[in-house]
Amino acid sequence: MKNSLRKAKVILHVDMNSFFASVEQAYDSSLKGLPLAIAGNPQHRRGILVTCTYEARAFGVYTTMTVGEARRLCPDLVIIPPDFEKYRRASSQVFEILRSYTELVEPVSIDEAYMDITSIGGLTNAENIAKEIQQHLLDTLDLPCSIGIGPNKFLAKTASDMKKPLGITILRKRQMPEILWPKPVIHMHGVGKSTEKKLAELNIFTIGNLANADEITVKMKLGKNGVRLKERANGIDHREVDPEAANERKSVGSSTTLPTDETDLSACLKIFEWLAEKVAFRLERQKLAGTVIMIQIRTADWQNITRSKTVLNPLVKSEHIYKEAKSLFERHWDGEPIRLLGITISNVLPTEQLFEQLSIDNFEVHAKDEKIDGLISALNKELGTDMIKRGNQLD
DNA sequence: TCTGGGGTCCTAGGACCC
DNA sequence: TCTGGGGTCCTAGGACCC
Repeated sequence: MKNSLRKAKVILHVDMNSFFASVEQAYDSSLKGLPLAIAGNPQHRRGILVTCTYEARAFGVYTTMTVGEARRLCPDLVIIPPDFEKYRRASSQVFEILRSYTELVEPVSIDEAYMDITSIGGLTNAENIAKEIQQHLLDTLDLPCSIGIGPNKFLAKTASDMKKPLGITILRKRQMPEILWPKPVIHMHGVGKSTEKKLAELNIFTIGNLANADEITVKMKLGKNGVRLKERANGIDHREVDPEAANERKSVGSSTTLPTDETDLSACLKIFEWLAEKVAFRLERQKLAGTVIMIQIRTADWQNITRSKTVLNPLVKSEHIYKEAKSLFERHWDGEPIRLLGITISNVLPTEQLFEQLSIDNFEVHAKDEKIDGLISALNKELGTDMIKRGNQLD
């Protein structure tokens, strides 16, 4: 009852087409029309394609394919290493244009955003607005996108996937049975290989099967995710477009696949030193600090092991991050050959906010580590006060 | 097809407190 | 000595997405 009273929303999902490759083509028009792929470390034996143009896809090339395989299928494939700085700049220009239509823009990734345009016009007018946005991005940034239109995020997102590149698609709730229900359940966003398998055990193979499945059964098999997926299959999705969502970053991490599988401790520690610097650099740039450190070890046989620790004082500096990573690694590595190493800092907060909390609480820092003294004086300097002092050693 | 690197959210058990 | 229930935090792992 409440739902039928609620005014129908109009949500857009804007999805940039092969974004990284398109940005490169916008910068260098000689790349236009070519089979082009972006691949990290093309010389690296373990390189994969991050994205590729539709010209490349015509050869059977696709994203996540190895560089070697792609070259075999398409000998003329042009491969460029990624330039994330460039893509981030292009991305903020895209979002800026989207925000010129409404403040209700929620970036979901570097090349995707939801927009709530309910206040600008109804579902029929939405198509014109979408066309205008698409043309605007093409004219000013030379970047193509597909736009999905629907009464909620799920339908808008599903719609934007239906026509690429440069598509505009409306998906109404009442079209679910006809358009989505016949499709295999793996086509749904939120359903991967593992969920597909579990659903198959319940004799659920199509989105329609899921939409009409018994809720209790699905919940027992998949938990609340199952309930949510069933709702989505029925075209129900109450998530709001939240412009702030992207500002609330939860973690910052860095990982790397090693050129060859590694069994040497000091070589691994060198990698951790480098990762710690990378993470510290990015934390600093984003003015964040966090109290949970996690290391990831991927063994040669593709086993993923994570070990984490919660620390008292928020981590920002590379020496501190390295020290914690090192001790976690030394404590937990059993000598298995290693394929990948990573460090992630989570539970992060803006450093500004940390200072506020500290000054409000007249905070006493409890610590056993002498290095903390330096951090404390740095904080006091920042605050221009003497408020933060060392507490007693763990009372 | 031998598989990158950046994330988010969820689950589940154990510790600890009331 | 055995009996509870609820809440929160920590840790590890899994699934999924771009």
